[in-house]
Order: sequence, then structure tokens, then C-alpha cells
Amino acid sequence: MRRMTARPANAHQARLLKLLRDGGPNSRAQLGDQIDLSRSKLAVEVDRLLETGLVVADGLAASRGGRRSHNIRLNPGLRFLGVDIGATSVDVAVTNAELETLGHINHPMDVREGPVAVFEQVLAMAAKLKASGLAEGFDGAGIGVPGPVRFPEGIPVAPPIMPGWDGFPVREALSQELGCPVMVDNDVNLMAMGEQHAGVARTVADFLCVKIGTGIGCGIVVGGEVYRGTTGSAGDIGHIQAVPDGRPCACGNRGCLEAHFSGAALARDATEAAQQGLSDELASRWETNGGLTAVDVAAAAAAGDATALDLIREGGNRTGQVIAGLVSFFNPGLVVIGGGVTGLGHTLLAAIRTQVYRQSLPLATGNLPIVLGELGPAAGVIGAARLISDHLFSPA
Amino acid sequence: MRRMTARPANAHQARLLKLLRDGGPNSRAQLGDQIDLSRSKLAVEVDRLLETGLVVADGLAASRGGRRSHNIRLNPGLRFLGVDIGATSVDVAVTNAELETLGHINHPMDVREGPVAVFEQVLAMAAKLKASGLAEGFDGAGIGVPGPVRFPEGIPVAPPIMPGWDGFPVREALSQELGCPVMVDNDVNLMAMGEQHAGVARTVADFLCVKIGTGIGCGIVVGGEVYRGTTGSAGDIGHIQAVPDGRPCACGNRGCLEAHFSGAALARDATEAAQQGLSDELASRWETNGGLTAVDVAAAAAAGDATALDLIREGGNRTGQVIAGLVSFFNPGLVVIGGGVTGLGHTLLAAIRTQVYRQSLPLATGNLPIVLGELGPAAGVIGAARLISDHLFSPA
DNA sequence: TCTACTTTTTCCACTCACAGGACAAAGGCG
DNA sequence: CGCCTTTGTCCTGTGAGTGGAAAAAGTAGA
Repeated sequence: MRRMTARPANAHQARLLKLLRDGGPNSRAQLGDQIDLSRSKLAVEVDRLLETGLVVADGLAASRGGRRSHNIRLNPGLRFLGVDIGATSVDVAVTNAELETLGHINHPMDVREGPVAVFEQVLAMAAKLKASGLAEGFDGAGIGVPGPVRFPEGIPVAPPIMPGWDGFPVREALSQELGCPVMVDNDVNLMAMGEQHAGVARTVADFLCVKIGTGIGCGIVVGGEVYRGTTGSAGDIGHIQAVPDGRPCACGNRGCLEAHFSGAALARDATEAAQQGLSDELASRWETNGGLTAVDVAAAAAAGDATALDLIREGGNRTGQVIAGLVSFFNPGLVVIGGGVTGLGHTLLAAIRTQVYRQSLPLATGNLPIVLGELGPAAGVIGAARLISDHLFSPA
Repeated sequence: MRRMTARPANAHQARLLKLLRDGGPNSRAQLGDQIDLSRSKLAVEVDRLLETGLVVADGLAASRGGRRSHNIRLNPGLRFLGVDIGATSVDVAVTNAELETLGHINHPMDVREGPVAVFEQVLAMAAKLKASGLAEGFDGAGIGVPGPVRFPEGIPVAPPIMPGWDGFPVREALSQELGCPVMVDNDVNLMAMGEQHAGVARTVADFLCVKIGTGIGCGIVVGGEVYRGTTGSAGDIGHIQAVPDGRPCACGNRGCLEAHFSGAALARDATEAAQQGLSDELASRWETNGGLTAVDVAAAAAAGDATALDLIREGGNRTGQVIAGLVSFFNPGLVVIGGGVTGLGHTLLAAIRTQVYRQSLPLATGNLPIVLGELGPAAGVIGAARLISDHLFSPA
């Protein structure tokens, strides 16, 4: 089913759509308070938006003591698809035009199975969401992939952990399959957009969003806009050297942050500790599950296991050291920590904070909150929905 | 003498002024080719600019085979003052409205003597330039100081190497003294703007400009605009840890980049080497000059002194390591190396390049030029003139 | 219940920026 | 010397947008 989603005809309409998206239903008068337009002009633009079907009239607005007014809201039938492709799992969610999550499902999947297999999975999940009555079709989709993306074309470029994806026309292919506009971005950037839209970063113009999952990446927001760098690889901090002559890394260097701390590194370290008999807690989990992941380390740490806590602290120190450098360089107004290892929680956060507050200059850290992300695994898909809505709610 | 410099009344006029600044004299027709305005509208705006006196008619334009046309140019009497306050010296230059340097003088001076003494010096230098007939007065001035600045107010904040400057209202005070608008910024940001306007970074939107002088700093340009960070301390990379548990630094930490490589550190290392008799070349210079600076090291290196070359290579490696991290994070389209130690030239550059190209990922370094600044000590003052002209050539 | 006051919406006339065509001025070229 | 091109000037039409007046529809108090 093809849906003919209209686009705003001018900047005023785009502005109005974003106000309605971020502020929910509003009367014309309330919109007038937030936008710098005369009542007459506003009425004209709203009427045009009503004609396109992008927005609809919707009951009476709460009275402010005068003539009753009708609410205007984004068409409640609009649906966006948010897709977050991780290294080891896929998240898919449906939102309405106000970016409220209507349904969210997760499925384990190795990204290395390649774009064709992954897309099959994504489409199956999207179909499932449709089948459960949440959507009849999609008006747009945002996709996050765990690697650098040539943003304008929506094509992954030289992604280290995604063999087979290099140069694959993700945007084009998915747009074809779904029959709607698609935008593609790095998963970390989408997490940053998610936390900016609905999470801890709502009021901050310049911030960093560090995602510690299978790998480590960092979303950079400058003046409210995601910064992607010259070739789309900005924020690729996993291969910054954290330990001189440290562990060998898949990238060919030694001592990369990612080699010393990440979901993958943590799992390996924990396994080693369990095998060496350093931790009964980890050893028993190893036997039970036939392997260890970051989740096991988190659980062991929560149970007070000293080895697990040490691993987290050690990794937090390394990460904090790198972040301290980034803070000195970038002087953000906020640092958000998120990703799969958020379960490591405050032990990790404390270690990172200690390093940053100790190593960076007071002027940069003086009023710098370092916090965990608020949205957890939803950040990516919300960010994806936000990405496509930003695109569709801009003049064509 | 107070000069009543007009300001553009709207964005079109601002645009025209910047075209004339960056492209020199142009006929109305040529301007029309570069701006998206009808000929009639263009004529009106040009006429208004002529009325304000900001631009003047100036002879005939080169014929393109039709009716002859008059050139329009920025008022040749306009004068900007560019001031670059370094840690150990002050640069002052006069430019015309096209930012061509008409005169440039340098005077050694320790910034630690405080704002009052430094301003006395700056005003004396400005008076000297005036006396030599280069200017009758100034229409605006840009000032660079070696420390973080709260940009909107033009006030240094917590500058580590500038005791006595914290909170001093530089912009206000100098505006009073000079009788013209003043803008203040970090010296490194101005160097970046200088190289962007007239140097190697003319065509690049996102780049880094690393200045290695008495200290080390980095100008960050995002989308053609200088990024200053939340508190104005962005680019303060001198205190990023380059050596774990390395040398103690004035900031209280250990292993800061600045403690291991900078003009000051280099002078100290060279002195040590001379005293230990590791290098005859350096020792003889030490005796001759009664001390050593980065300039001596550069000269010794140029003469083939192995110790001097080692010092430079070692420092370049450290710096390159930090820059490699920044490149991974920021993914710039260009890295410019400048500042006092540019004299160390290609030995330094080679060491930096080696580290960056080895440590950062290919996608970020693939097409990344790392070059020396083109303007040398003029970059700062040109950047300062550019700063104030950007301000004055924007709608009031 | 009636009156006075608000809030909101709709309608209309007026302003202003701007585009684009017509025309004049001033050159080159065969 | 005539024709074409380029440039500058004038003039009018158009459409965006403002702001006031009036109508519509409510609340609060006498």
C-alpha cells in the first residue's frame, strides 16, 4: 500500500508541524503564541495543512475563558517506523507523528549475516507490528546501523563490524520495500537524537552521547544538530588509543579503547576471570549459561562480586580517560552514557565521572552533568523516528 | 576621533558586503551573478549601501563586451585593527575592509603583566600604526587572547596563563579606548579564522587548527563557523593526557600534552640536553644567547643536530597521538598546524602525520591533509580582523 | 438573566519586498 | 555604420504578510 504523505510547502508549515510534533495538540491561538506570524497568516497556513491531511481538527481545546477553539493535531493515522540495527540484535518500533512509541519489538540477530538477511528480519518485524493493528502502512522510516554512513545517500561506508554492508544502498532498498521515504544514520547519532528529543538532553544545545555496546561510539550534537564529520565517521572513538602498547585490536593497532572496554571485551575478560577461578559468581554463571556476556557481569556486580566490580571500574576508568580528553576538546554541556552496558549502572558512571572530573579543566567540568541515558533501548528507535520526521517535516 | 560606521540594514546588504570583502571590487552585474536577487532589487540595495558610505563607486569595471559598468568596492578608507595577544608577545596589524594587511608590528611582552599594561602597549602600537599614515581611525577591532573567553561579552574566564585577566572586561575597555566596536576571542580560534579566510582552509567546512606555541590549543570549525563550546573553552587540548603518569603539569595533573611538548617544554628540554652535554650545537647556542627557546631548537635541527631532531620527533609523536584521537572523534576535512613552533617545520609535521595516519581509521584519514599554516604570525591578526568584520557586516 | 469583558476566529484593506519586462545607454565586431 | 551584447534604470504586477475591525462564542459578576 502506497501512502501519499504530503510535505510542508514552506518553512512556516514546517515550523508548525514540528511544534505540533513536539508540543502535541494545540489550538490555533496557542500556536500563534509560539510562532512569529500574524493570526491571519497563521490561519492560512493551518488551513493549507488541513487540506493536505497532514494535520486534522480534533475536538475543542481547553478553554482559556473566551470563544471556544478547536484543537489542531497531527494526523493521528500517520505512522513512522524506527529501526535500530545493532551488532547482535534488531529493534523495530512504530510511532505516531508525535513520536510516541506505539509498539516496540526486539529480535536477536547478527549484523554480519548481511543486509539481505537483516532486511528480511526487519520487514518481518514491521509486518508483525502492522498485523497487530498498530499501523496500516508507514509514512516514513528511520534506520540506524552500527557503522559510518554516507548520510545524504544513506549508504554505509567501510563499516568495520558489518562485512557485506559496505556500499549497500540501504536507503534506496528499504524505501523500495517499505514504499515510503527512508533516512539512514549511524546508530549512535540516532541514540543522541533520541535522548535529545525525549530524554535527558532535551534542553542542551551541545552534548556528547557515548554508547557503549558491542563497540563504543559517540554521538556529537552541535547547536542542536548532529555533527557527522567530513566522511560520516565522526564520533568513532572506539579506536582512540586508551592504553599505550595495550591489547591488540581488530583494527590492527594496539590499545584501542574498544579492545579494553566494550560489551565484547567485557565478556571476554569475565570469561577469563571465571576460568582462572578468580570469581565464584562469574564461574557459576558461566556454567549455567554456557558463556558470559556483559549482562552477566552486571548481575555479578549487582550481587557484590569483587571481580566483576573491578572489571567495570577498570573499564570505566579507561573510558573516562578518553571522555576526559573529549570533554577538554569539545567542552560539551552534557555527557550522556548509554548503550547495552547501561546495566552496569552507577559503578560505571562513578568511574567515568572520577576520571573526567579529575583530568579535565574546571572550566569545562564545572557545570558538566555526566548522566546515564533515560530511554535505554528505546533511544535508538525514537531517534530514528525523529530523523525521518525531521526530514518529512522540512520543505520539500 | 569617533567614526560613525554604518551597519547593513538587512541580510541582502550583509551578503553584498561580505561578497565585496572576500571578492574585492565588482561591478553590479558581477555581484548579480553571485547573489540570488533581481537586478532591480540589487540596484536598490547597492544604492542604499552607497548612501551609507560603506561602499563607494570606483572607476570602470573590466569590459565584458557591452555597456561599460562601474566598479563597486568597500570604502577604501575603512580600517580594522587586528590584535593578537600571545603569551610572550603582542601582534597588531591594520587592514582595510578587504582584510588586506596594510601594516603589522610585533612587540615582545609578557601577558602576565596584566591587562592594563598590555592594553597600554596595544594602544601605543595602534597609535604608531596610525602615525605612519596607515589609518586615521579604526572602524572596528578584533582581539585574540591566549585563554578561554566568554564570547558574547568578550571577557576572559579562568585563563590559566593570564593571571589578572579573569573577568576583565576586555571588549568593553578596549571599545572605550579605541572608540570603535570590538570583538574578543581565543587566539587559537582567530588563527583558525585567519587560515580560513586567507590561508590553507579556504574551501573546507570542517577543520581543526592546532596551534603549538607557548601552550597548545586547537581551533574547531564546524560548517564554516568557529565552535566555542558551552563555556568557551572548546579546543583546550593542552591538558589532555598524552603520557600516563607523565610529567607534572602546572594544572595539577600529570602527563598533559603541554607538559611534554610546547614552546615552553621544548625550551626546557633543550636546556637540559645542553647542560648534560648531549648536544654541542645546543650547548653553543645556550652559551651565545644565555638561554634556549624553541627557535634555537629549530635552528639546531636545521643544522642537523640529532638531539634537537629527537626532541622535535618525540614531541611530534606525542602531539600526533593526541591529534589522532581528535581526528577519530571529529573527522575533520583538514588539520592545520601552526603557532610559534611552525619553524620546526617538516620534521614536526612528519612525526605528527605518522602518528595520525597510523592510529586513526582509514575512513577518517583517507583524504585528510595535515598541513602547516600558510600565514604564520599573520594568521592571528587576520583572523581578528575577520572576526570584527563578520560582526560589523551583519545586520544590526 | 442580563451585561460587560475575553478570547478566538474570520474578513478585508493596505503595505512592502521583489521579480521581471521594457527600454535606454554604451560598448564590441564585422 | 548597422547589429548584437552587456549593463543600468524605470515601472508595474504579484504575492506574502500585517494589523485592524467585526463577528462568534465563551466566562464572570450584578
